[in-house]
Amino acid sequence: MIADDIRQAVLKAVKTAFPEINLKPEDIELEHPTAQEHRDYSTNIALKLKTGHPREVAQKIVVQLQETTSLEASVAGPGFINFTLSPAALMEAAQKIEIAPIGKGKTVVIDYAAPNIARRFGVGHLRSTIIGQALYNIYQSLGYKVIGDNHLGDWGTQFGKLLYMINEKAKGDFTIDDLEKWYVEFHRQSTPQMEAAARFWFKRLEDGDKKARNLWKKCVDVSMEEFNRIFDLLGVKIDFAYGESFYEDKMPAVIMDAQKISKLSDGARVVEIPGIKIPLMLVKSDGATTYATRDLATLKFRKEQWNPDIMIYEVGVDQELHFRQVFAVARQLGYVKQGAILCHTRHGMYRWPSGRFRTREGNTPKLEGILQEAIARAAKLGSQEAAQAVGIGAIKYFDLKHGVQSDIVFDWEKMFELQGDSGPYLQYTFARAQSVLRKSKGKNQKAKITGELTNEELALLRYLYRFPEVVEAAARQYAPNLVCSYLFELAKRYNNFYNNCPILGNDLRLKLTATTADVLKNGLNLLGIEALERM
RNA sequence: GCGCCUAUAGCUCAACGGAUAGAGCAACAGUCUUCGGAACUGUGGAUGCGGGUUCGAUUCCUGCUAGGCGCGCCA
Repeated sequence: MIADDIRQAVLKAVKTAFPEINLKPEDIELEHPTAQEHRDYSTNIALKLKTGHPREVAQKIVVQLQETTSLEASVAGPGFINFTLSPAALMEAAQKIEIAPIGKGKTVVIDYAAPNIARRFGVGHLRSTIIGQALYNIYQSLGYKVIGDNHLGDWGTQFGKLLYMINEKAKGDFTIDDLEKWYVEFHRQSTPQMEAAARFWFKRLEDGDKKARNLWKKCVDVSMEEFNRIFDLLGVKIDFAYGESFYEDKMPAVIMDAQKISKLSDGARVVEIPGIKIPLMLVKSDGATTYATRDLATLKFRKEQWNPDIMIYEVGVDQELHFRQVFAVARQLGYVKQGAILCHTRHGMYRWPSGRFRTREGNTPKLEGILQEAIARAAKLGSQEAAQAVGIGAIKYFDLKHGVQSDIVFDWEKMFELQGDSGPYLQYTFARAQSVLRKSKGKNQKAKITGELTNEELALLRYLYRFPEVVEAAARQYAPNLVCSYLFELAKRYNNFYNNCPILGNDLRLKLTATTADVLKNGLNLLGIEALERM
């Protein structure tokens, strides 16, 4: 990659000009300056060295560079060294845009979606599902072996309450709405007798009582039906769905492992964690396990099964404390490979302009309705076949373009945005480029630069080759929104080019069109958004 | 009360400690005898308040104010 070459060259130049300074390649920061006139790459190394007047230091380095390389470098501002890439170099880079397989031989496990049985799929789970899938695609493109696991919330004491309510209320079949309603109702009317009965039901479930098991299974089935419908709409397929129930028989071992570091407190078994005031509870005073225990069992299982180098939990910020605790204890228990990374993405929550979503007040919008509405709106604008891809693309892009950690104000209109900084804008740009390419009758493009390039052509060339850098950064920072902003800027540059430069009959411009289309398609696919030939 | 996070333009969001803080929407003014107008160009407008570190701070530290999330027997 160009960046590596420049970095090496700068390193050599510094060593020659200042032999006394010991510099490592990673000390040299390279960035793309924001202002176009500062050109393609820039380094602040002369400002960092503190070995003299920055501009003079920079000047010495530049002289070295000019003597030993063909790089076009100049000193600017307080002491930046700016590099201008020649059109020929840019063209060459644009011909081989490849994502480097930096993840070869490494394994990533991504825990995402994870809806709760007996609860409808809310917008809250949208973030996890969509960001998780994007991270999945991004890591895979970098050569990592990626495993996705949908950690269903299908176990725990809440099932005691549900089974109690089902037993009281259900006449035959029931729906996920019934379950949600009954669960709320239970809490509203809850008496000590009911609590006791619920505990008893959960005990029956854990003991394998047939009736309890059957009812539980029915809850799972009813819920999965809705979840699968939504995953279908979203075009998301997750490799595994080892729900919490899968770890039921694996928890005693965890509690054994934790014997030495845990203690009894008010009848519950807890682990104290240095630096965190609240201990992690493994077993409640009534003997029931907690989801922390299941999360520990999960980490243990994943290590034995896949031995991942990176574990990503695409889970909301509301679980921050929980994961800090679980990660700390898991490392103590040796459930994490030495040197492996545990990442809780802590995505922000959707909320109303006026405040938070409150499930209990029933003011949380239902995801399925949102998806249907998005598709309907897209259909109004274009073809029916494209409507699903466009509508869903709008929703996904809207979610992904936000920084992962930022809260999102739920705005019905913005969510369905089809113009401006939106998924459909990118899809449109791709379809438009495809249309031109079709008209060119596949007459292929030799990428010969003859004469001066127009500003629009240059602007495109200056941007295309950066795609692999962006993908790497997105992976490193767990930030699909970087891919979004890159693609949006690329599409803007292309559309500007399109409006100002007639393409048909010009080989170079056709080549630029084909390359842009390629990058747009790859990028959209990373985001889980379909790139349509026509829309 | 304690812990974590956030505060950027009228609204919704960007910005590895760098150069003149970028977009989208909204508003206003324009472009198009051409390949898809879901397009393009232009104009106005912003770092909550006070200290500190730094050659340089939206970014790091600290105090305040406002909001979000969480705080052992839900997950």
